[in-house]
Amino acid sequence: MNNFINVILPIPLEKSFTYAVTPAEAEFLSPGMRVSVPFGKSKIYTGLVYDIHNTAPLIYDAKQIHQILDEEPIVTPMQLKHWEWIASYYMCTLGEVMRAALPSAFILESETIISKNNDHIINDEDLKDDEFLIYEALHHQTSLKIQDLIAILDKKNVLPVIKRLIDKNAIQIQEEIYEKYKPKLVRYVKLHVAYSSEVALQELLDELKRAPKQRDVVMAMFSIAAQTKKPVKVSDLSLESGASSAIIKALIDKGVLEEYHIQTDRIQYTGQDIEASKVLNEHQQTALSEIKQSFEDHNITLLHGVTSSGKTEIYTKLIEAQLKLKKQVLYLVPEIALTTQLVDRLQEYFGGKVAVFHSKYSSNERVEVWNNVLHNRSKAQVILGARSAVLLPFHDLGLVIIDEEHESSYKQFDPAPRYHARDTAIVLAAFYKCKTLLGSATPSLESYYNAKQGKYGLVELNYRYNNVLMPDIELIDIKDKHKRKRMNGHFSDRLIEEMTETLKLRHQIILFQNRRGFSPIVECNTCGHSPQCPNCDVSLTYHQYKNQLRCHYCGYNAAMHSKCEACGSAELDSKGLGTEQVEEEVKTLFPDHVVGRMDLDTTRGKHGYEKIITALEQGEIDILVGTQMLTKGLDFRNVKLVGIMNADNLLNFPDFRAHERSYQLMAQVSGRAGRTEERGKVLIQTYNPYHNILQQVSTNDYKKMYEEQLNDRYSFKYPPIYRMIRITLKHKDYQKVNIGADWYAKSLRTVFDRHVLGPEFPPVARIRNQYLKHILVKIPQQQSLGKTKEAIIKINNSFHSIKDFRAVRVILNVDNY
DNA sequence: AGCACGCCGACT
DNA sequence: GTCGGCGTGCTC
Repeated sequence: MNNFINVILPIPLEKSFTYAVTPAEAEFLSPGMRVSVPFGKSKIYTGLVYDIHNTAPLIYDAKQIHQILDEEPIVTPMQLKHWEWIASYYMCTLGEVMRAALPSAFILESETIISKNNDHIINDEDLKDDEFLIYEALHHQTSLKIQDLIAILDKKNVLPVIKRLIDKNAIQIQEEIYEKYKPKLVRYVKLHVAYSSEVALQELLDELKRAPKQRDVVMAMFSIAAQTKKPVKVSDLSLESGASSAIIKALIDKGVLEEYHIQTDRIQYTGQDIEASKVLNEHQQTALSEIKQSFEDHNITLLHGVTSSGKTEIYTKLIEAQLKLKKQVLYLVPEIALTTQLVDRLQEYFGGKVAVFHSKYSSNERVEVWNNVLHNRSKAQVILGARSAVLLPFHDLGLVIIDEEHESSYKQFDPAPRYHARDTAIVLAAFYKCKTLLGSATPSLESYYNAKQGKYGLVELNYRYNNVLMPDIELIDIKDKHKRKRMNGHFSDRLIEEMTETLKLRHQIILFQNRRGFSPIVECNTCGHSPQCPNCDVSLTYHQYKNQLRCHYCGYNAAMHSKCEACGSAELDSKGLGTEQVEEEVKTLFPDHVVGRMDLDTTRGKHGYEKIITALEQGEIDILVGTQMLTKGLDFRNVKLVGIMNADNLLNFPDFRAHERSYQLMAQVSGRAGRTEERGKVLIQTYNPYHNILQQVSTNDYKKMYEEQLNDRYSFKYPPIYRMIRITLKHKDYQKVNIGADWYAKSLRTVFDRHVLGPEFPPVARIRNQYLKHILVKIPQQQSLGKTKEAIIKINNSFHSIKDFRAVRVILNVDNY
């Protein structure tokens, strides 16, 4: 009988690929193992075994696999089931899910290796210049990579040259794959067995009398071994004895010391003893028992706890209970909340049992976390991670916690799978028959709605830790302040007053402005021209610190012009407000205080955030200016005043969730004020202080906001009442996108009629020279999601079978909110 | 998605 | 004349 396997390849293709295997291979393989397979003309890809069977494909000959890469599955059957759900719910391929789930070090690709063909003697005269250069290079080096050829010839397309050389029998090529994951090895040494007896050892020490340094090393080794009673690391030995690596090497060469390696993890917990978790206050205690009660008849419970109410402590108690049952816990937080603050806090309670997983980890580090979770090792019992942590190979999951449940960063937007980590985690929990706890001070409308409908349990926690009062929120009418000339730049007299007062009392201030750069628009006073991005349909933002104009969509940048490009006038004006400008104005207003800025521009790099956060914690910064990064669950003890520079640009955002988002953002930023005994103060500057959302923020009335917004969602048929799928068409040709979108929308309307919105250009209709157009499909509650998706897929297939539209890229985004 | 094959404009 | 641009089609 012939044996075949179906594999998932990390490419966006719907089909599954069948390869032939030997009976022995079929016996050895099981789903979830990796194999390398030839794909296309010459490439070798990494595929994941999906199933093993005996059905030969009908219309083609299956290729043989190249080799088996794993001894045991690295993906669990439960994960494959979860992947299938993701692929089907979010309308993408299993390959795309695989690409997102596996750390890149698991996905090997082949590299073309060029070597000389020694069976043939080639006359140099027979070769052209470029061919000769390569042939010549192969005399010095046995093999070359494509990258080397590009360097030698100094041009990009080297394939024709390779082809000609192969035709002349001068070279041969080979595809090689290599393991990307490199285990970290630590070098250890021990005394050679020959010196284990007292006598032999004494002889050795006598022998080394004339080599005092080496003798010192041997002595140091004994002292370390005696102290730690553990194997001796080379690095420790070198440190203890003060000997250079050359001296140690000499001893190894002599055979006195024996070296060996032990594989270790890159991320090590080196903390001290575990602390007992904190005793909960009465409110937290009540909430905890309510959560437990709610889990009795709800799989999912929403904890609505005001900012600074001590939700983390409650989570800690729940985690503790699961660890006692020897179950894993997944603890999801938004990417930016994953600071050392939270990690340290969890490690205080759970020590080495906490594994952290997020996008700033290197690929090698991720492989280690993956393996630790897969093998249910003790160091991966609590998995604290951002979005992609839901895709880890859990073993025996007992609880899922999703903190800051409302955060939009849980939704993946750009490459598929466009999954929402909260919803994906809820499904994962259902697979493991375990409970999910959602936590937020400002729940998303959809979660609160689900709770109100009885689908989720709901627990409220309305008291701040230590009974600190909710901050006092004051709205400042800057239209009125402008009229009465009470503004100093973008600062009202009230804000300056409060800032002065706060600084006098040596407290800290946070200023929030949701735009980075200096000013988002530069405009000529004479002709009205403003510089635009050449690749995108947006105005360029002025960044003062580099005197640059930059596009926030494609990264394009140019030097700031001193004169208007269009009319030559030197009167350029900047409009709009960015963090840089706020920072500059603060510096002029308060020259004696240290001002910090926290936005994308200042937090680049692995430890970007941490530096700024630490500086604020240690009181090195008095006033911190920043974008929404400031909102994410950071606990700043000494911040007493929060200023929101301009609430209107949040509220006027063209999106159906703009109001919900504004409420969440402002409530979260406000929550940063006054987290210890004293009551904090929040000042919100706005042109429209009577806006409902601002009123609700200032009175802390989440429920009123919820009811009002939900009403709007009813009237305008938006989530959570209706579901949505957004279809985006993308192409560099404006006409193609237009005609394609019209065709697409028309086809959709034949099925969904008035529930199709658009096509419509987004606010930024061109990004990186690609035109975009959106079509929105709204799905009423009683309409089947599955059937809707089937219909869309059908239309999508017809769309792509039209020649003119084939080049138009279509992006399907399920639950694009 | 890559990557090869295949047909038209600007340079050694 | 070639080099290299990207349109089109296929991958077990």
